[in-house]
Amino acid sequence: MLSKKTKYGLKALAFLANQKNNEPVQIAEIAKHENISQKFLESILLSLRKSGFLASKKGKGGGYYLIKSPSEIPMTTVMRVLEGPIAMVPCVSLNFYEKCDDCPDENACSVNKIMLQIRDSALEVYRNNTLADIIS
Amino acid sequence: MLSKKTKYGLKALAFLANQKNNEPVQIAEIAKHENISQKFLESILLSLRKSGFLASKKGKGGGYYLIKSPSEIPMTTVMRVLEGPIAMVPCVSLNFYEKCDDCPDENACSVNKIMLQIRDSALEVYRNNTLADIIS
DNA sequence: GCATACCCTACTTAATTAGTAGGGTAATAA
DNA sequence: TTATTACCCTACTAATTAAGTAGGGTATGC
Repeated sequence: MLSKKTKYGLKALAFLANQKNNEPVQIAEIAKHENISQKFLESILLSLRKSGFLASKKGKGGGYYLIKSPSEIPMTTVMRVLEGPIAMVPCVSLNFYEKCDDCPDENACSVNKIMLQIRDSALEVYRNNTLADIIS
Repeated sequence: MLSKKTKYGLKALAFLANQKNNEPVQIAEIAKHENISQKFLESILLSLRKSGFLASKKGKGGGYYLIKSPSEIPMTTVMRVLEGPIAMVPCVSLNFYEKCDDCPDENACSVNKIMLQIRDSALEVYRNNTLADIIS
């Protein structure tokens, strides 16, 4: 299951991408428009800012805004930041690889075999999509 | 993340598929060979039996065995039984569809748009694989 | 200098996962 | 028939994660 964090993060990014002239939008406005708990969204936006997708402006008239063009924001990166590994098991993860402690031989492992295909198919989708591709 | 339940279930199915003459295998033997907690595996095998993949034989010389040929066991079905929905959000699920309560219009939803692609790509992989394809 | 709006830490609640414990019951071989 | 094997079932629990709350701190700009 996709976490709410990822879901809300994607919606917020899409909402920001749809702004005219990329003007700062207040957390409260995004939260209201997308039906998200404001405080929860706050923490999500914070982590997106730290990951370099967006920046914030304090004080009156402030808010969050994208610092890249939507077409330069690949879904692969967004998903890794919000959701974590794309692979469903650590032993097939490219960026978060870990050996299974219960599995003596990855090459003989049936779970490994199918999950490798699943990872590749998901990666292909994410690589073919940027933020620009998923906004309405 | 793939749950341990699914991981162990897949491993057990693969182990059974590798048996000569499809002879019954005791829970204890599978558990030992695949490094799984025996009691936990017991509950997993039970649910696989109820789903019609395998049957059991009681008494001495008993155990679990497949009741279909591995090539007739599609990964799509196995995954749905063990892991549940293949889709990452209910609003793009074929078998477990549910409307998002926070989302007024699915067609305009960016999360829906990308997750639909992810579901389709995963489905294609699962549909192209049976248990026979993932055993070593 | 004050209101605005982001920033940050810590805590809490609920749900799910992964397992444990312990006994019950059916089938088989001797 | 009887002992043994091995599956069957319910209930409980510990650990983890997700999702959200609370409450104040701090920088900015008018």
